[in-house]
Amino acid sequence: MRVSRAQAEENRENVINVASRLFRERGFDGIGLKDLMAGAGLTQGAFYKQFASKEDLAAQASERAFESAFGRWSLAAETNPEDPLGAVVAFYLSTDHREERMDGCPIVALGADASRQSEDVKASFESGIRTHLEILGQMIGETGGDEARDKSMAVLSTMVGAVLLSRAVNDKALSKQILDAASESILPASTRPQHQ
Amino acid sequence: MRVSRAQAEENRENVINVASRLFRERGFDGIGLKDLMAGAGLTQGAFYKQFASKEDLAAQASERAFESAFGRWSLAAETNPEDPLGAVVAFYLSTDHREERMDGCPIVALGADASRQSEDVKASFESGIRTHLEILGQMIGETGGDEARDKSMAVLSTMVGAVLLSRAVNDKALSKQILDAASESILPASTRPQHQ
DNA sequence: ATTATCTATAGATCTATAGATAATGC
DNA sequence: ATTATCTATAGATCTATAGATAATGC
Repeated sequence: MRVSRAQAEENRENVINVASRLFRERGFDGIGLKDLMAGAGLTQGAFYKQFASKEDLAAQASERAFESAFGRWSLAAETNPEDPLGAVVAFYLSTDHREERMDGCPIVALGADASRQSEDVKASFESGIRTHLEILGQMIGETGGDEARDKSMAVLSTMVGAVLLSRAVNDKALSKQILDAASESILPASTRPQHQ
Repeated sequence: MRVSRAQAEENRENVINVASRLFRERGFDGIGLKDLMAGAGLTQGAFYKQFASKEDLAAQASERAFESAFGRWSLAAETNPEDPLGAVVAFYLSTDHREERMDGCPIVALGADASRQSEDVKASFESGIRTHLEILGQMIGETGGDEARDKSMAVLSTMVGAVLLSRAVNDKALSKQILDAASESILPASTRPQHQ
């Protein structure tokens, strides 16, 4: 039954990866330890050798979700090196991103849940949000000072809010209008190719 | 044990009011029927004479939460009839609103939860969001056409996202910066008295 | 000898239902 | 007679722990 130390570490990483996806899909309270462990091919009994509590996993899975999000932002930015901000915003405010809750932005999926969790979980979110703001700040450039930082905060707020709203309505047309209106407000159409 | 029809209706309304607050505070999955009914001074057994399921209550409680939110927007708008948008945004992006999850905006508190619930719950959210957009559209005015609607969507996105972000971090200074940056982006300082 | 994972279980909680009770409404 | 609420309970699930097992690592 026992596995090698390397295998155990791999299992642990796998649990965190699975949890980062399933938590986003169902919420922290929407999935139990049994199903989380099963998702990694293990049983519930193995959980507490690897994590102190469900909250502990929630904090680590949140961190992992942010790492995954940064990777996707980088990929999106690379698709248009001349306008990385435009590329990231176009990806983030797409219907594709709206649909893929499991691999989508952790702030939208779990931000409200995180605000109800321990300081540890919020620390993961704070760190992830700060990094988001830094990445946006670099893309926005401008004077590079407080102004760029303020603008990053406003842009991230608009992005997160738009996807949250777009997921909370049944009407797909309304949902898309919200995404497009947010996109338009961040990147006025004159500066980039018209889509839709 | 039986109460009058009028009393039963009052009890029912009370359960919806309590649920609209407790769901916002703890999330749809964060509180059980026993505690919800206890909050209204009843026992769990009375629940299913009044509601078809927990989801049914979630849909009705969401509707009620939106009604309450509109009332607060009206109150805020009345504090400054010359600049109702400014008054509503100042209230919405205040640290007071950030702290009062239980009576705060249902989109921030439950939007992500709603996206995982039944069509009924999302219908409540869609209706509430549409009304929010109409109220904002009237305050923004402008041409009154598509432009005002697009702007309303962008403004609501920014408001919702900023409060969500402000609640997900531990650092109060960062939290306030986000609220202020969003406020600044919606209402450039030149047009209204400087706060802070 | 140590330990990662397993099965099993404790004890609490969850949603939903059943049947009893007591007051209303006809 | 009807019915709003109560107590009680079914059956499932939740987090967390205990002890067994079997393979690793010394």
